[in-house]
Amino acid sequence: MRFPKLFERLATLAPLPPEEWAKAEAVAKEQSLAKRELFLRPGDAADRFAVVLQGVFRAVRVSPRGGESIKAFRAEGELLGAYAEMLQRLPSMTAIEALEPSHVLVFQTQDFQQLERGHVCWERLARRVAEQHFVLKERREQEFLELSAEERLVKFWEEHPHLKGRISQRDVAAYLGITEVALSRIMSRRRKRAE
Amino acid sequence: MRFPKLFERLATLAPLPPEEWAKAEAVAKEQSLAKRELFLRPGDAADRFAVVLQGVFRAVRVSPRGGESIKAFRAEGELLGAYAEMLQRLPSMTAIEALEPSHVLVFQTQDFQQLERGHVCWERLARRVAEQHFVLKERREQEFLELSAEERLVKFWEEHPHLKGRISQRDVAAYLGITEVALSRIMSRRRKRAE
DNA sequence: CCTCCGCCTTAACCCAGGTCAAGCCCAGGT
DNA sequence: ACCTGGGCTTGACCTGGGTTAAGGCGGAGG
Repeated sequence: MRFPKLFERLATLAPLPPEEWAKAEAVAKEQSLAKRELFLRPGDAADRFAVVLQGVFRAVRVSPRGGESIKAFRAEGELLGAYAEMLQRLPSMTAIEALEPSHVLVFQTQDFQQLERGHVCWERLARRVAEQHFVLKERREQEFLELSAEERLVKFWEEHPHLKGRISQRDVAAYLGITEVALSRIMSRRRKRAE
Repeated sequence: MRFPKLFERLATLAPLPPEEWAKAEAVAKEQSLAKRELFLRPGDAADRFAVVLQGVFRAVRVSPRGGESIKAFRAEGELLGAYAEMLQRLPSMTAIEALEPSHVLVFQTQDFQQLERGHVCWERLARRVAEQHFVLKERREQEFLELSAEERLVKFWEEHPHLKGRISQRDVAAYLGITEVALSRIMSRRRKRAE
């Protein structure tokens, strides 16, 4: 077994027989990415996903009007991919970019579907993953509905302390739905308030 | 079969043997709700969900600070329940309220889990449901990140024309994340612009 | 060593939306 | 016919965040 830690993490989501995991490892390919390199670019078919072994990524949505907003950051142990587009069989509208030299474990969705046909555990795992992603998005929805930019900032760092120092202010702002300038102002306001 | 239309809708999501559906119908209970009556109140255990047969509901989250925001409206054929809380086994933080005299088909999650043990089709269906809910929430996230309140309003009516006349302005505003007052202003601005 | 560039901050100005408060319209109840 | 209350609008005023533009600073390449 090449990735025992990953196996353990997945096994906590749904019962996963080691021999099924072995099959998964057999079809997965490792890939290294340089800083700024894209794992997925907008327009690509959303036919693969990955687990981050090392590094940090940002999922950027480039809107028709040219604005960039950030859907998520992904670090070690997390899933990488244009999930929504995959589910809808649409080309990716998301760019997924390494913010550091990174290392990932790539799966073709096709291969994964093959695994699903072989054992129910994969179906169950996919369900858990979908459910967890849903819970996260709903939490984010709440934050937009109820919180100011400043409150969202505080929550962001509470929930993602491991990203400290690894992502730019500009990107944090794009994640919160505000501009770099506004974020800077908010931070200086807080600094002053704390004397 | 008491609800052939519902069966057909579900069968489009995942293959669903009629005999399995029959079992589901057997454990489901119909419930009628008056206008303003709650299907679920905050603090309740999130141990049941329902399909709307007739009527419209709103899922309201009452924030600690007393503000009300609306997570979703649900009309005929849609699912009703504190989904995120159910998945996390938390008490409901959501009130689900009938906006009209309504009629729903209620399932206990416990009964549903029993069905899951009996046949894989339910697992697959649950996965599809989770995935669809995810896609919807992600769409909403995009809207908060990229669109102004006015643009969100336009999209809202494009996507939910069947709610026209059935929900109050105040509720639309609470769904968009703005106040009743701001919504009214936006509408009068648009009226003028259209001369 | 200097320059350039990317990243962050600051300032000036503007506008969308929040807040508070008054007022309107209409449906229901007496 | 009268009140009452809920839902919607409007106005005055305030504030958070957008926009633009001007630096500051630190690291990479000449």
